[in-house]
Amino acid sequence: MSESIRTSEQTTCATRQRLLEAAGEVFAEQGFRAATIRDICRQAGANIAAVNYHFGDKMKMYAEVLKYAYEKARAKYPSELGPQATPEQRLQAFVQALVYRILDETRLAWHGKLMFREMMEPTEALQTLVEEAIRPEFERLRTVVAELLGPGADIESVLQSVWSVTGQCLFYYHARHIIAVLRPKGAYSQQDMQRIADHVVKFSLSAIRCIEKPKAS
Amino acid sequence: MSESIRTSEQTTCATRQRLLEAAGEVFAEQGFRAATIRDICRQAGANIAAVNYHFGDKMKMYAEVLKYAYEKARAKYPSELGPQATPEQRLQAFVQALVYRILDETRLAWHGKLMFREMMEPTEALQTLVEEAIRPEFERLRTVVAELLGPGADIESVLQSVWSVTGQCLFYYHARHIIAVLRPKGAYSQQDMQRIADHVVKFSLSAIRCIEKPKAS
Amino acid sequence: MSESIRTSEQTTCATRQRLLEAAGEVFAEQGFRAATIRDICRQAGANIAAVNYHFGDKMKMYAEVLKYAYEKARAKYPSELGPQATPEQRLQAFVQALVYRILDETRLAWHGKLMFREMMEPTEALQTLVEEAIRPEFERLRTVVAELLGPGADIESVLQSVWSVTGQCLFYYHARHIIAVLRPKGAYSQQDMQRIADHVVKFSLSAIRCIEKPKAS
Amino acid sequence: MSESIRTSEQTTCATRQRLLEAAGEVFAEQGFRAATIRDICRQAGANIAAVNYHFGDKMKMYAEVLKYAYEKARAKYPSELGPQATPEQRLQAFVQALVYRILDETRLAWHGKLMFREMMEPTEALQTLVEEAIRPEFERLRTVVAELLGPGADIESVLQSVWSVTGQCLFYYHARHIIAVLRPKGAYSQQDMQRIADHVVKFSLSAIRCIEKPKAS
DNA sequence: AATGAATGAGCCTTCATTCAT
DNA sequence: GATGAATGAAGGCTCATTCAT
Repeated sequence: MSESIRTSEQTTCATRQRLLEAAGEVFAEQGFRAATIRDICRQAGANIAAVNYHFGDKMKMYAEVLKYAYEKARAKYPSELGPQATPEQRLQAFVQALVYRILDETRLAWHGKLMFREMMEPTEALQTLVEEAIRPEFERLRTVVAELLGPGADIESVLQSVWSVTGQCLFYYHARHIIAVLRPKGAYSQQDMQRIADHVVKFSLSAIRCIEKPKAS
Repeated sequence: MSESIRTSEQTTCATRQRLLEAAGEVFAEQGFRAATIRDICRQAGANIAAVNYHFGDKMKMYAEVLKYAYEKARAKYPSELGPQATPEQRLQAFVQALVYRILDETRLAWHGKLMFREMMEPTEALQTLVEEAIRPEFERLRTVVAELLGPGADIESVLQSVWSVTGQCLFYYHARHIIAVLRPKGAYSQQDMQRIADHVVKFSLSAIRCIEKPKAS
Repeated sequence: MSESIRTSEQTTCATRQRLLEAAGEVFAEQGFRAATIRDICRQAGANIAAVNYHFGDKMKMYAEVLKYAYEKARAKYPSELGPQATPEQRLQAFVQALVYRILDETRLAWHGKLMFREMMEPTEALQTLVEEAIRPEFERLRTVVAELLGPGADIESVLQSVWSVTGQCLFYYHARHIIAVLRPKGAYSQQDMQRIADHVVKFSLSAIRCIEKPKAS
Repeated sequence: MSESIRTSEQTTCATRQRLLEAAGEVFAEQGFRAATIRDICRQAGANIAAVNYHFGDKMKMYAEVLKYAYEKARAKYPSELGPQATPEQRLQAFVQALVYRILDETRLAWHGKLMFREMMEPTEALQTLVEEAIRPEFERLRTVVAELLGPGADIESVLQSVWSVTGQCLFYYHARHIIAVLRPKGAYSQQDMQRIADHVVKFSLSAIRCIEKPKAS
C-alpha cells in the first residue's frame, strides 16, 4: 500500500513527465536496446503499461525522450549569442556549451549523453534528431567558421575545420574511459571544463588564423 | 564432468577458430549485448552449444575474442617512423595512419571496430587493452607534441593538444552516422582520406605553432 | 539460413509430436487466436520455448498442425476408391468419409474440426491448406458428380451440385449447436453417422438423377 | 459507487446507441474475443471507459448487442407466403429468402453475420436466439417438407431433408472463403443469386420427389 | 453522463544456458 | 570433440478493467 504513486494533487500528467526523465537516464546509461521498459517504469514509479499508454511503444517513447533531451540540453547550456557578437565570441559560446553538455556528470544531465549515444548507435530516430536538433547547430558553427576563415575559403575547407572543432569536443566524451585509464583523475570540476573549452577555442582559433593567413596573403 | 573448456593457450581447433572469427565480426558489428550466440554460431557453422563447450559462456568468449583481436591488431600497423625523423614528419605519419585505419572501411577489419566499441562501452578487459595497445601509441604522440610545443609547455598543455589531435581523427569514426546524414556522400576515396589527414596535420601544426609562440615570447 | 527448425519430413521427436497433438486439440477447440501457447505446452508437458525451438513461432506451428491434421484425417477416414468403382460407390465413399470426419467426437478426432475452423475463420495458412488438401478432394468429387450428371451437364451445373453435396455434409458441423437446441440428443453414435451419410447420398443421387433425366430426354 | 449501469429497457442515450451499433459491426466482423473495446469505442467516437459505464463489461455489452441484433433482424425479412400457396412455392420462397440474405453482402448487415457467428461459437445467449428467432423458421420449413414428402414420411426423414435444404443454403456462407480460393470470382450478382436459389430448389425438390416415390409405392 | 489516467494480468517471443548422448 | 533437445528467465506489447474527477 505504500506503493501509492500519486499522493499529492498534480494537475499536469506527472507520470508522463517522470517517465520521460527516468527513460532519459536509463537510455543514456544503457542505450535503447539494453534499457528495459520495466526498469524505466520502476524508476519512474509507474506501471509497465504506462509506456504504452503515454507513448505507444518503446521506440516512440525513445523518440520523445530524444526530443525532450534536446530541448532540455539547449535550455541548460545555451550556445547561441546575438548576431552582433564577434565570430570569436560565438565560437567560444558554441564550444563551451558543447563541452559543458558533454562533461556535466550531474545525475540530472543525461541529455547530452543520450544524444551522443544516438550518434554512435543510431536508431530510426536519428534522422529526426539530426534535422531538428543537430543541423541547426551545425549550420551555426559552419557560419562562424566561414566568417573566421574569410571569404577565400572553399566549402570543403570550412567543413573540415568544423569537424576539427567538433571532434576536439566530442573526444572528451567518446574517449572518456580511455582517458580515465591513461590519466586517472576524479570527475570533471567546473574549472576543468572551463579549461578544456578554453583550450579547444584557443587551439582552433590559432589553427584557423594560421590557415587563413597564407590564403589571404 | 568439470573441466574441458579451452583457454587461449591451447591447441587451435577448427571450430574454435571459426567461432573466434565469427564472434569477432558479430561483436564488432552489433556489440556484446545485441550480438546473439545463435547468430555467431550460424555464421561459424557451429552448433549453438559450441560456445559453451569451447568458452564456457558468452562473456568468456567475448574476453577471448578481445584478446585475439588485440594480438591480431598488434601484428598489423607498425607505422612508426625512426627517431631521426622530424616531429612534423612523425605527426604526419601518426595522423595519417590513424585516419587511414579509421576511414578505410575495407581495411578497418573487425579488430578495429571491436576495439573502438570496447572504448565506448568498456568491460573489464579495457584496462589491459589500454595498457598494452593504446598507451604506447599515446606516449609516442605525446612525445611528438611535446617536441613541437617546445620545452616551455607544461604537461597539461601537451596533453590537451594530444587530445585535440586524436579527437580530430576519431571524430570521423564516431560521428560517421551524423556526417552521413549531414553531408551524404559515398565511401571515402583514397584522395578523401589523404585530404582529411593533411587537413588534420595542417590544422594541428598551425595551432601548436601559434600556441607555442606566445609562450616562447 | 541453417534453421534448426524441423520440417514435416524430419525424424519424429517425442516432444514435437506431443506438441503437434496438443496444439491440434487446442486449436480445434479455441481457434488460432484464442489458443495460447502456454496452454498447448502445458497440455503437451513441454516448456514454453519448445514451440519456438520446434516450429519457430505460433503461426508456423499452426501451419504444421494443419498439415498434420490433413494427413491424419485422410489416413483415419480414407475417402478414395479405386477407379473401377462406380460413381455411386465413389460418392458414397466420399460422403461417408466427410460425415465421419466431421461428426466423430472422439477426443482424438480434432483433425476434421480444425480444418473446418480454418475454413470459417481463415488465417494465412488457408491458401496452402486449400491447394494441398482441399482442392484434390474437391476435384475428385467434381469428377464423380460430372460422371453422374452425364456429358450434357455444363460446368456451372456440376459445380452447384458439388456444393449441394458438400453443404449437406458440412451443415451437421456448422449448425451443430443449433441442432443441439432444436433437437436435443446425445453424441452421434456410429449408427447415427451412417444414417446421415446414407441420407445425404440418397438425397443427392435422387436429385442428380432427376435433374439429369429432363436434360437427357 | 454501485448501480448506474444501464439496461436495455432504459432511455436511449446517444453514446450508448452508437456503441451498440459499432459493437455490432465489430463483433460481427471479428468475433467476441478478437474484437477489442478500444476499437469499438474508437468507431463509436466514445471514450474507452464508456463500455464499462454503459454495460458493465465486454461480455455484458455483447449480450446486449445480440439482443439488439435479434430485435432488429426480427423486424426485417418477413418473407412468409400465405397458407394457400403450394408447398413448392413456399419452399421456393424460403430458399430464395435465405440465399439472398446470405449472399447479398450489402444486405447482410452485421445482424446476420453476428447471428451466424453466435451459431458457430455460442455463448449463453444462443438458447434464446434459437427459440425466438430460428425455431419458427425451422418449423415452417419442416411443415413444407413434410407436405412434400407426403404422410408416409417419418419424423426423422423429414428432419434429414430439412437439414439437407438448409445445409445447401448455408454452405455458401460458411464455405465462402474456400469457394473464393477454389473458384475465384467477384461478388455475387443478382443473377448468380437467383441461379443458386433455383438450383437449390430444383435439387431439393427432385430429391424429395424421388425419395418419396419408392415410399409411396 | 462521461472521461483521461492508470493498472495488472497475460500473451508471444527471444535468448543464454544446460543436459544427455 | 560435438550436437540436438530442452529449459527458464526476461522482454515488449496488448487488453479489459478501474479509479478519480
